[in-house]
Amino acid sequence: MGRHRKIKPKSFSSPKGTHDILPQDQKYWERIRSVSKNVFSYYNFLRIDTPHFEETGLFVQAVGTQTDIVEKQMYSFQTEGGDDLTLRPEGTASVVRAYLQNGFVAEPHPVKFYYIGSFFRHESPQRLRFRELNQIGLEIIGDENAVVDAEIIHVFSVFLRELGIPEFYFHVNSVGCSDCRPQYRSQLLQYYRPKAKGLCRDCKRRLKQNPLRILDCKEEKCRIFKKNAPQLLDSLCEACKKHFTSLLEFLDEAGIPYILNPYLVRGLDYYTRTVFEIFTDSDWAGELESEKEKGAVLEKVPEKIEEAEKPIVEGEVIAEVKIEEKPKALKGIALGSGGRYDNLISLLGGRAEPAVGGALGMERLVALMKSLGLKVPGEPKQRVYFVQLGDMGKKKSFKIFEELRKNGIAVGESLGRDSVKSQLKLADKSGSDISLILGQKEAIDETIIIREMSSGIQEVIPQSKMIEILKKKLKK
RNA sequence: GAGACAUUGGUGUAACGGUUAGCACAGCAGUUUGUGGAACUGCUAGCAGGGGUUCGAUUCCCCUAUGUCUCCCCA
Repeated sequence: MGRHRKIKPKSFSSPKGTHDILPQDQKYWERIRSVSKNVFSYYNFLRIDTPHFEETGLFVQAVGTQTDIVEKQMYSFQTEGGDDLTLRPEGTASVVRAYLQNGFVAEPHPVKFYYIGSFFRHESPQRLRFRELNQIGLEIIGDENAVVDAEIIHVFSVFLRELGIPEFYFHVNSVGCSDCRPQYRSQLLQYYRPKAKGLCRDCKRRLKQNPLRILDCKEEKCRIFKKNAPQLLDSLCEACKKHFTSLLEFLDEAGIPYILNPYLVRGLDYYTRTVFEIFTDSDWAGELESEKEKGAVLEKVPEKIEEAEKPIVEGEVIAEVKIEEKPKALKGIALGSGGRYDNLISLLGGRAEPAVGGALGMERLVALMKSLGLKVPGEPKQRVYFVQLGDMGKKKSFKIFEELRKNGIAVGESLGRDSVKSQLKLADKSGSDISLILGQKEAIDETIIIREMSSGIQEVIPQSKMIEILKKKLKK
């Protein structure tokens, strides 16, 4: 008995706010990618991938210095050469940068992009809030017409339905443009300043920094004032009002259910006019119930969206999905958001061009799909298992694999094992219908044993006939 | 950045100021040597990390880390 104590090396776990996407979840991610690719490219969005880091200045200039993202959520670092870089916290700035840098200005407009990738924000993690998050986004650059705002919303809506999400709600609002928003801001300040004492602590701070956010406050004492507060929509300039009305008309016409939420404001500075968010739940934070009564909200009650019928691709097997998370936990969660950013392109050194875009959070989509118990196509089920025995068996196995692979027959194996017993056990566990057994004797005779797992019946067949017989048996 | 709660083998859990820290599942091996699904047996593996209080801490206290929930903000 040694008295040496094992020295345990430090063990690691993924950094705070990051997570692994495990093999059993890959099918959901794969599904999201393939559906998005289908839908987005059908609507002529072009896939673009931008670097995971950019010059820090890009985000500062685009997102705005006053925003939380820039103030405290960016992963910034300096290279040895002295460049200031930042892991991208969002997608739009990069896409616009790429648009300007690569001469898309000369392409027929509008230019439409989509992207899928991970983004980084240094925030305190909670459920479905990560420091590295995956988003899937759309951008349309170079069109001012509200129809493209509606297009973004429509395409997201098609995508979500295609994914099989039965219920989701678009909240829409307009935050005006650089002409009318400052006016509204000062109106709001005028209204709230005398009431500052009655506001909660956070709102007193908001009054100075971001008065629009006061409307978002859930504190009862702040909500009382909201009733008589000036409405953003009332103070829109004619052009913005017209633009917004136009958007709503397009949405109506397209039959896209939406909720006009006059208190929806967005965190990023670059948004103008249209802003929207997508929720899984209609009465988000209970916000709209009271508003409906006073008639401030025009609500479109979404028709029950039929669960999209998924055409099953031939040969694909729909994997069973266990419901692992409780659906109730996903109430009122934001799946995505977006808006118009008419000033951003000139802000980043291009000529003034209108644009609109939006993004969906993939982690949230996956969680939602799981909570709904949606079935997604998984890997084709393994139906054949290869059991080898002895040196001869092992040596001949690659040749057999290749023959099977060329004929499109997926096969399971555990080449490292010696005992037939444990290999058959694994064959059983993998749910294979048929086992192929190759031992010393068979290797010499150029035969192989084919065993039906359910009955246990097996026969010795010549290897030359293996494929033919296998195919026949697999048809059953 | 602020607050609340949590953390026991790979997973799910039990117990307790003094125990060989229990159980189940999974994993591995075996139950006569070339045959699975059952059963049985054995093995592997844990008190998140660091301080303190104590004769003694997995248990009590503090700090840290991570997770969950509020706030903030956001996908």
